[in-house]
Amino acid sequence: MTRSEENYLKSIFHLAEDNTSVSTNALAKKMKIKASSSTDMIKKLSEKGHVYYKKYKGVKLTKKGRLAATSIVRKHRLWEVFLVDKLGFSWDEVHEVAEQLEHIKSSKLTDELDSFLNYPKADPHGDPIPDSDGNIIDSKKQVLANVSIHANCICIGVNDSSKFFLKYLDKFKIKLGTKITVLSREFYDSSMTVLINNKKTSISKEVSNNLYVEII
Amino acid sequence: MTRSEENYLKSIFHLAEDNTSVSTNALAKKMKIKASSSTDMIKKLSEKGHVYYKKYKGVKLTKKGRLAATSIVRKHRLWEVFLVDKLGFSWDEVHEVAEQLEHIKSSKLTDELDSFLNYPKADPHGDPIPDSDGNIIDSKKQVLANVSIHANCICIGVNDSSKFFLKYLDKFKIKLGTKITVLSREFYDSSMTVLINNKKTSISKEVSNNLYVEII
DNA sequence: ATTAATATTTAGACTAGACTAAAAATTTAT
DNA sequence: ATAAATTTTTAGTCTAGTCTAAATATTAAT
Repeated sequence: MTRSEENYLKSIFHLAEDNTSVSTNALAKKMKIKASSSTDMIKKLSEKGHVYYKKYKGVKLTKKGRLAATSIVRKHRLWEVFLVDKLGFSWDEVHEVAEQLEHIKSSKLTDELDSFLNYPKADPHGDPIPDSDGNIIDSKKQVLANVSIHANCICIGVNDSSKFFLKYLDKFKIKLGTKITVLSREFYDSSMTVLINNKKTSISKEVSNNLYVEII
Repeated sequence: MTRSEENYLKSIFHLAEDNTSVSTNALAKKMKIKASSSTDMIKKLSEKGHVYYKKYKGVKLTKKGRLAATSIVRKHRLWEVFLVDKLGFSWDEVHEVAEQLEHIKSSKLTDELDSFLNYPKADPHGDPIPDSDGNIIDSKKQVLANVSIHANCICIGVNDSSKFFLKYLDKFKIKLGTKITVLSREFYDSSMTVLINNKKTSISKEVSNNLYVEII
């Protein structure tokens, strides 16, 4: 698959994650090319079995095409996490670089990166990271420990409802609906520095593993 | 610069690191293309000021071309270190992936990666990593602390010649000429596990920073 | 110093992926 | 229900980077 083909599949996917039909024109607009160019490529992708295509009726991803698309998205979002968590990029600097990195072909690389990053569930913008089978679990609800640096989230539940844990939360004024901004994470002990009620607080692994949040 | 142009510059560089003249044919052979193709591209690179070219007389990198080439090589080798040290690739698996990663365009990425990897001096094969100005210090001699995982090296000197340090070396039967294989490195305290005289030994940061070795 | 062998360049062709302009189909508006 | 507006497709062109085949230079061998 060429880089261009990959970009088409990715764009089709983003225009219709629900797998509805995408028009030639919408695709061209999204990709900033002319409609005639997208018609050409759509034909090619159709012949290769990546999309269903009926003249004048728009285009849809096949199973094969969707898997290819989610693979690109998976790589894009994993690299974004890498750039932010490991290299200190800010969330607004990562897109352009991730657009390049998403085309690197090596499933070993992708899987090892996933593991190295500790299987993140979402990228720094809160968008869910597809698994290697193309499944996307936008669970919304996730454990604070898995949230990427710089993400804003809201406390929506706990995993441990023991008296001890809830007392701890009380003491730090964390309750349902409390906004939490993740500032940084320590490699050594997986503790995090977070912003709660405009105060910097350090949170241990034990705590962040038991706090459910939703990214906003 | 296109990916293809980058590959030409890289190949010219590898064929003549000493910046002697490279023939059209040698270049074509190295890149597994036809000589006519390399002639074409050489002309293009010449017009862009990346190479000096005289018909029938071969090609040489200009200052600009050499900087472009070393930048690719720098990225290639940094990514190799990343793959081996951080993602657990073995040294023979990295080349193909690094061939792709070397074309990612972002100087911030390259420099942050360099920092993240702790400014390695050589890639997992022992080849030196150019700095961002294109300087290549193949010092051969380097501190054990900077050696990549899986590298084989030979002790060639010390940085600290205090009685205490030399006694330590004695105790662990490390002397000039002793072969050392780096097995792993701990993130936490920068200690290393190495193979010395076929025995696994743990070596602290203090020690590895004061031991000069040569990669073999 | 000619000729033979080899290396290099030129000329012309092909493909991928873009484009423009025009034709055809579909959708919208009266 | 027909005309007008819009969308989509087709046909033909362009560039980058490759190729083959033929022409030209250079180098090596007698």
